[in-house]
Amino acid sequence: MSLSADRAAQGEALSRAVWDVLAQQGLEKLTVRAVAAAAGCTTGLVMHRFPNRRALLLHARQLLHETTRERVEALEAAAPSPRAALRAVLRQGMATDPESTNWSIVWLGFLAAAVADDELIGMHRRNNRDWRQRAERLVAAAAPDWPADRVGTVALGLIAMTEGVAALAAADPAAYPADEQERMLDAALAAYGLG
Amino acid sequence: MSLSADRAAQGEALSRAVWDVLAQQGLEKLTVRAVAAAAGCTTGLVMHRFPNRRALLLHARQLLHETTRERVEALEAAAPSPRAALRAVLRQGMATDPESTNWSIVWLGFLAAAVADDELIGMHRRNNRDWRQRAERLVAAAAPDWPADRVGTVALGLIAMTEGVAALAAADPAAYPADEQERMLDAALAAYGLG
DNA sequence: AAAACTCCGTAACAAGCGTTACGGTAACAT
DNA sequence: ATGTTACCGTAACGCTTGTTACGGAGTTTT
Repeated sequence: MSLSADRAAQGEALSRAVWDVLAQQGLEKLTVRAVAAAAGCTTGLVMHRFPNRRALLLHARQLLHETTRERVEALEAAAPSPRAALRAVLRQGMATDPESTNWSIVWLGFLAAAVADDELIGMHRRNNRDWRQRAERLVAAAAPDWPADRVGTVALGLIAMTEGVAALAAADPAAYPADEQERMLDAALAAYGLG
Repeated sequence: MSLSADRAAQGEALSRAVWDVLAQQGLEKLTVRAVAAAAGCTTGLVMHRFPNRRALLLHARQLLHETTRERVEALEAAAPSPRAALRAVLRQGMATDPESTNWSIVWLGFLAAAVADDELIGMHRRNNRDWRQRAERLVAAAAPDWPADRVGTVALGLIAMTEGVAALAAADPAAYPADEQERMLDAALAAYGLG
């Protein structure tokens, strides 16, 4: 069992190396050798842990989803009110510091890689539909008297906005500082009547 | 002169081939040979037209910017009112049909490629700052009595939202049909007081 | 203690990449 | 008609890629 636990830990370390390469060198340089170098091992270990490069990418993609989901659920559980939960969850989806900016770049890299990979795009769609449902649930809790279509429309506007500003800020952090993103979010919540 | 015109036309055709490959095969398969095949020529022509692969990508990226700018300016000029202009310009940035969905995928591909390329990311930033300024100008015209910070915050929310929904819809067109995107846009404009 | 087994680094392989060099063809000039 | 030049397809080069095969070191089993 310590064997399989170590195996799983190595898989996680390699997935983190995938994220690092994706964030710092981009999708085009995301090679098995670059991942091995970032993980501090050789390509031999990588290929003994995963049957091929695609399996490594799929694992890293799945782990990215699970990691963000845990973080989001912790934020949601710790929030004092439905509206605070909504704001906290939306806020973490933006790129407001170097770490979350890295997450956005990695997310964009996987999205670009998914264009040519059916399995990757399938994972992306499943994860994103979960994400959207969560947003709708949070909006519904924050505005209990809204009809369903209003909830859906506003939730879509909010997740699109945060996803979009994360992409914008990831590509140009200097032009989109954290406080501007937060003002944008608060202004939108206030405009929708969720402030 | 017909010589240089033909040369420019070939450059455009090759850039369009770059867009096609990027939209249909993704960034990882964006090779010189794939572009040549999509353009119906050989790699020899490509390399005689551009000094190297990067120059081809940079040209395609620049042409993408100019093309969208012309389309946006035509929409803006044809709009009957500032608010109609704002809505029309924002609307074209979403992915509401196969063509605009393709544009979004191509845009995402270039963004992912820019992570590792200083010149590409420089172009992206310049173009995106132009885009943001246009949005601020349109918002200011649609709400003449707003203070500057309100204009900036709302314009940021709007471009982030359209950019984000374009990415979401590009990756999962079935989940984000055109009418949902339009309702989202109209609800946001109404919430901001720009309906 | 020897044998068997697991694990992983090393080195090689074929395939595909960007790029270069060559050669022929067509248009123009003389 | 002949020489010249521009153009581009063909074929090759060196390099990097994903993947495979081998071999040795450490651990467990008998």
